[in-house]
Amino acid sequence: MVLQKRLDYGFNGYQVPATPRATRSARRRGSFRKKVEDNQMFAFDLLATVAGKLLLEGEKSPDSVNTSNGKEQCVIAEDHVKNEGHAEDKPLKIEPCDQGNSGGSFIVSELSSQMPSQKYCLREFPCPQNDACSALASVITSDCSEKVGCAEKLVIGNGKNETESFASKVEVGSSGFREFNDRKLENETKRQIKVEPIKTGRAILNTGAGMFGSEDQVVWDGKPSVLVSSNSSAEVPACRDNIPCGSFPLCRGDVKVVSRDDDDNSSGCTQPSTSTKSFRPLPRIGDRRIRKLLASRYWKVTPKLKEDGFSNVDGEVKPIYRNKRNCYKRQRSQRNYPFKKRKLLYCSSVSNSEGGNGNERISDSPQMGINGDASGSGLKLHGGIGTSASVAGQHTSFQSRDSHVKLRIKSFRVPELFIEIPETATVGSLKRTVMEAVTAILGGGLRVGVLLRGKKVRDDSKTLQQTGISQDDQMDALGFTLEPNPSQAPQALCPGDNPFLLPYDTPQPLISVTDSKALVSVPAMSVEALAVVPVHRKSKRSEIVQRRIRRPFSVSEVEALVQAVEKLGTGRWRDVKLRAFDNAKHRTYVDLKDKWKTLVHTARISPQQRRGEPVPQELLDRVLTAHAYWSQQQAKQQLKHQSETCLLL
DNA sequence: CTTAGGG
DNA sequence: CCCTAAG
Repeated sequence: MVLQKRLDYGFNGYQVPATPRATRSARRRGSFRKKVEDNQMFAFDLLATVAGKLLLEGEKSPDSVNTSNGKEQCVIAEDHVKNEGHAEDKPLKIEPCDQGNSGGSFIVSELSSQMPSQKYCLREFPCPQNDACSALASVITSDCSEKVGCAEKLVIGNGKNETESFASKVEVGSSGFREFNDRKLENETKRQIKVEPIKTGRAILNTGAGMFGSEDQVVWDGKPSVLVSSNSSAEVPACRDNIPCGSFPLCRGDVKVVSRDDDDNSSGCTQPSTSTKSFRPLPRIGDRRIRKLLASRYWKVTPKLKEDGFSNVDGEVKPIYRNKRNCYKRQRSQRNYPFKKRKLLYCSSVSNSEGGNGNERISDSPQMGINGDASGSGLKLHGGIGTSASVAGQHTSFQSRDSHVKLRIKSFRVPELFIEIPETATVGSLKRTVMEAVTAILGGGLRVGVLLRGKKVRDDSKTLQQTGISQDDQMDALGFTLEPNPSQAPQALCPGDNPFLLPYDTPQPLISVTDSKALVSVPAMSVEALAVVPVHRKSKRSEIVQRRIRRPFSVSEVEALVQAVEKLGTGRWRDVKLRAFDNAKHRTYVDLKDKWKTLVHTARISPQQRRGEPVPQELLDRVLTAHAYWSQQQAKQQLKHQSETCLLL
């Protein structure tokens, strides 16, 4: 059941078993049905739906810090075995934890050709499947501002060890995953006060507003770094729960891949043993990424706004920085990443293997309708696609309801993972790192592709009906793929000179689990094909970045901005940032500048034309006033400059 | 990295 | 918000 691919750096890849989930909350699907019930279900919707589901899954964190019941849990097994040299040819896999009969654990284990795989059972995931909110709340332990926290942690397994563990169904999530707003997340986020940063050597406790975290020191023995990469892909469990989509804010944002010895110990910061290591900057591609990650991992939530003016505009988390400069640098680097990747990614999509074999097969599943009621798990596409009843005849007892297409995605393969970790890192941290990498990539950097008879269905506007996806003879040929999201291409994605580079678009074959319930056999090619993936791919797509989520400025933020600009002027955004938004790490000076720009614009248009949360007229007036004033100042300055220049000449 | 602007 | 050109 584990696919072991040959990786450039030794790891063979990760396979994540399907994760059956309870379907209790299915009845509250709410918004999820909205999209799929449209008779004109577009292929696009299907894609989005699937993607949305994946993202939703990504919000449940295995190593969440706070659980709904208030208990802290550490998810990934702790084993401080060091120097095991696992960077060499040791496949990693993620699988359901055998002992996990309580539903919620899985194992990350290392495989060695010689040694029996060592398995480490992860402790139960603290996220009750039926408690979306609490699950979410417990997830966000870092970088709330970017809302990546959740995204970077995905519950990969929820393994109730049932026979159908690997044949889970897909309950498609809302296609409009972008709609899951941050509002909720935001709220939840603010309650997270768990992640305590550790400074090299000593723990720093944060308490309440005004307290800052330490620098983003990582806790590894910072010796040589080992770049680990799963060149090809990992399989992701099929999504399958019925959690109401609406209750899951979507986590978007940059993907972060980082490993930290103690960050899984909810109380880790107070553990000296884990805080004695220091982080050494990593050289390679993942470097910035990791730094970014690190930086973001230690945001601390401050319950209330700071008193001193603007420095805590949004009362958000603040890391301890050795100095502001550094802080800023990190921020910058974060921002830089995305666009670079995008550029690259652009090239990557040039060639797509059209002839790919449906790696990811979908099939109607006998179990689909098992639950009988509307809450039954399984993907339900209420799309008026007539023929589902007999879809894939080979499959039995398919219960079709009018014209709905029922699909079951057995699993997905995650494209590729890059992990960079010091040699001296512990196995435990390696595991966590892998876990985070997996969750991160699932959290946002992927898009879903649809294959029909091995061919990509590119036209998102076509309906399932039009594309023939709904026809039973086609069901068999339907497949899904996870591909790097074009809008967030990884760095150096485009070698540009390698005609043989496999397109990331290339469908990644589904890993066939030997589950008896597998309705569709997986093409045997997958493993081999993956192994052939050109090495170039490897170093090129470790990080997938997501466009930052939109975060409207609150009135208080606007006020802070206005006040700062009134004082500093319109040309010193960095200072403005430092002055008024130093603690709002998600607000870059560019953001502030942009906001000011829009504020000025807003102030000039009629109130009727304004959108979003209304900004008090008083503030807008101040905006205009300040803008006028500083514009004038600027003009004066220029004149002055010019005259001086003239004088010199 | 910052600014300044266009997109 | 993103992306860039400039400085």
